[in-house]
Amino acid sequence: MEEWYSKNCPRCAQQKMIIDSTRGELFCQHCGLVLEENLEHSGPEWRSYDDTLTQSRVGSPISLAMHDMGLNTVIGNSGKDAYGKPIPLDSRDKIERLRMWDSRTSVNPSEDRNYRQAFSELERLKDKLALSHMMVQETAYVYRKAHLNHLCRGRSTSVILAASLYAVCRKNEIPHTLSEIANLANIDRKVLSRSYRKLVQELDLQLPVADPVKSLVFIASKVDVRERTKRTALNILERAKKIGISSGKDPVGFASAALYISCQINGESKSQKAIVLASSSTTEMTIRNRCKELRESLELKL
DNA sequence: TAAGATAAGAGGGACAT
DNA sequence: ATGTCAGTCTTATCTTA
Repeated sequence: MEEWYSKNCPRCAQQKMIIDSTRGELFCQHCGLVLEENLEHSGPEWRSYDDTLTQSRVGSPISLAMHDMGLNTVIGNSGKDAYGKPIPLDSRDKIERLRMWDSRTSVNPSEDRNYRQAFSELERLKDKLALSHMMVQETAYVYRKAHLNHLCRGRSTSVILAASLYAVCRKNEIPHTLSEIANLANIDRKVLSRSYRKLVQELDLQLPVADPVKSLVFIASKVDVRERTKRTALNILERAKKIGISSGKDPVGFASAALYISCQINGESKSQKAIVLASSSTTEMTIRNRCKELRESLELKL
């Protein structure tokens, strides 16, 4: 998921720039500077692992995000046979009929119509959330799994798809929130949340615990603060983690509070509201509560 | 106008029944 | 399976600097 990038970091001059293709970011592993965001994948999207066929690009890649995984065959209508000779007239209408029936029957109506709908929705979300190819594939995989486990019964396609997407985000530690995805998919947050839990339960998904540091990086990149402020906030989170006051609470809230305090310490005037907006999920109230806890337990001034 | 305080309500997890 | 409980988050409203 991460590749070395032979370039020195413009800030710390260390050769530690890394492309994180899941998140689409180019960043420095040493100092955390993010150089570019929403990168397009620069390498080939798929590879041949067969030695004899290296570099060959035969056919399109198999994609889980296509209703038939991109494995369809089509009876052409060129009117020529395999040797390029014209097909005699009396065979032509026979082939015409074959073609019609082939295209009608090659999709299993109920299942594939469902996949079609789900994956066109996925394409839409991909654009809105700037998802990488990897993420789309994984989401499609989870969705198929959910479908095979009969989790779609009684739930709408877009809900299951959004739940799959959220699960994949969690798995890759990309801090998109439940509400964010619910908004983009035009779904009620409650419904999405329920379906998501069901999905995790039924499919036995192993998901890492959400890390406030990831959220912090995400929020900080939207709020536009100095590097120094980011680092102070990181430091606050580290210390909070050590004391162990972060369990059972919203990690986004913690990250927001750390950033807010850090802004005050470093003399940057960012309102709670601005940070709430950037985080796109917490509220001012939660920030205040976390701030209070952080200040008390870490004995921070201000 | 931003920040703090208070109160009410909702959703979800843990636990017992 | 269902109900209760403590703790958390959210929303609304009011006060303060």
